[in-house]
Amino acid sequence: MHMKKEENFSEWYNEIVEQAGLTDKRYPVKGMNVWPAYGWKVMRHIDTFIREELDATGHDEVCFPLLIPETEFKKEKDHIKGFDAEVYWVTHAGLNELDIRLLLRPTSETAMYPMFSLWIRSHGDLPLKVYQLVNTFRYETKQTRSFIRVREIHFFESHTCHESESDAQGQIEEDFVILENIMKRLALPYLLLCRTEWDKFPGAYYTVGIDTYMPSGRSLQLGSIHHYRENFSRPFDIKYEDVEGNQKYVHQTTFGMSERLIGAVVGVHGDDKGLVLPPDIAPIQAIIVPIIAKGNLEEILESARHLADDLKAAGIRVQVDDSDERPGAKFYKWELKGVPLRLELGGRDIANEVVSYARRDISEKGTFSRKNVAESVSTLLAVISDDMRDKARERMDSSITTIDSLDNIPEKWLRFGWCGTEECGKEIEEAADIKILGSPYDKEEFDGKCLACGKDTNIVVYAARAM
RNA sequence: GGGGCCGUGGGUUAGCUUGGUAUACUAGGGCGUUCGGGACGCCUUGACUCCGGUUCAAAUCCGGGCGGCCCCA
Repeated sequence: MHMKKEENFSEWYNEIVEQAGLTDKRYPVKGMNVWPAYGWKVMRHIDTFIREELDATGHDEVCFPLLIPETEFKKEKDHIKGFDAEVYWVTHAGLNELDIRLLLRPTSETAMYPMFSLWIRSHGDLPLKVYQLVNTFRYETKQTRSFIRVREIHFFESHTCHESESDAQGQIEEDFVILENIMKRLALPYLLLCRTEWDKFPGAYYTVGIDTYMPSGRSLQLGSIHHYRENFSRPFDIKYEDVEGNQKYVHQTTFGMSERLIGAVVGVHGDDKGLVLPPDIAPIQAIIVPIIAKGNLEEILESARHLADDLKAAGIRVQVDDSDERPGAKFYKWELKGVPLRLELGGRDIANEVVSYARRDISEKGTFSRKNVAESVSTLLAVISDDMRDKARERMDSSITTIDSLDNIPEKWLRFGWCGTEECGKEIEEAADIKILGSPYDKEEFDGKCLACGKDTNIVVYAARAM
């Protein structure tokens, strides 16, 4: 590692994601990167947690086609307006030009909803709760960046249909619980902010943004949760017959997140030595480095393998680094790759019946008794996860600065009063070169003045420069 | 959306102004000695972003494409 995170976050980020083996940016299409094995393993752990949480809350996994006909895409007019500029079109098939053009899904509403219309007949079919983990495509015009702004997106999206607005509202509350469980494993702090009218999802009734704090002082949106009301069910004709025999439109919600979660993990937890992975998503949770001295190679390697077996039996993802490098070189390598815990095993350790360890998140070293090492490792991995979460949370909280004037705006997350008009909102965004992320979903008591017009208001919003 | 900078082995780079055999470090492969914080010796593989133009001759000059980076809106 050459770059320092504090000095130049942007270059540090670009270097680390490639050096650590999370991505390979050399693929010859802009914004479409290769997932090498290490990065893909991290993503798959995240996907696994998403599946666990959604399955446990009664969602069914489905998989819809990648291509959407232009005719379906055009049914909801705000939706098209929002995505028109960034869709990829399929205009030809073989040697023929297509009568009806097809597009690569930028998100799957317009792929799923014609089918929902066929699937849903009565209140007995509701709620319908499905999700899929697929790639979506958006032609980003801004500068692309691994995991954070890509053109082929590794995407999770859940879609639900309900009898009433309040049932849909209940789904959104459930989404928050799901989100919290996933974020806990990633040790990521976040805020739930209701997006402004001009920033909500195209076609949504309202949008809750999930934002985290990046060390550069900027905000990163990790996902969003939308309430659609009947905005899509009307154009897509998704109706059900209620108990009285009336035909009614369903109320819908969606919840989506992407590989930006990895971008956030890198940015939030990483340091000048490289990645720091939360234990739950680390492909290797503990790396064993054998310390060989002249003549004892076989003996040391044997104990290292025994140690690995004991840990594996306890469900810990562990690997022995028996490559032909010096121990120091191995230490640097696994620190770069973010392995949460290093275990060293040498002649001294074996003689004392201990295993030496070093934590990745803080520079703490110590020893475990060899006898109940699996238990000690499990416990410590849990402690590391908690400590990482607490540290990240404190950093985000301490960055949030409440301001009451447009003068001397700090490079932080800002909190201030806003009268609620688009006019004032945009004036503030322009004057301060920030983006209003929205007002907290869980209302905060506030009594202040609008930063632009000075009128009394109890609306408080958060704002930052977006990544 | 507007402007600027840059593409040389896998990575980082010298050479480009003034056209003529492409430099170093690192990584990779082999053998040996090593191993509690980036080891060493010997041998070895590997590159001028692409297309077109100018020229006896292009990494170098000109035009365009593709790709990367930065700044402003």
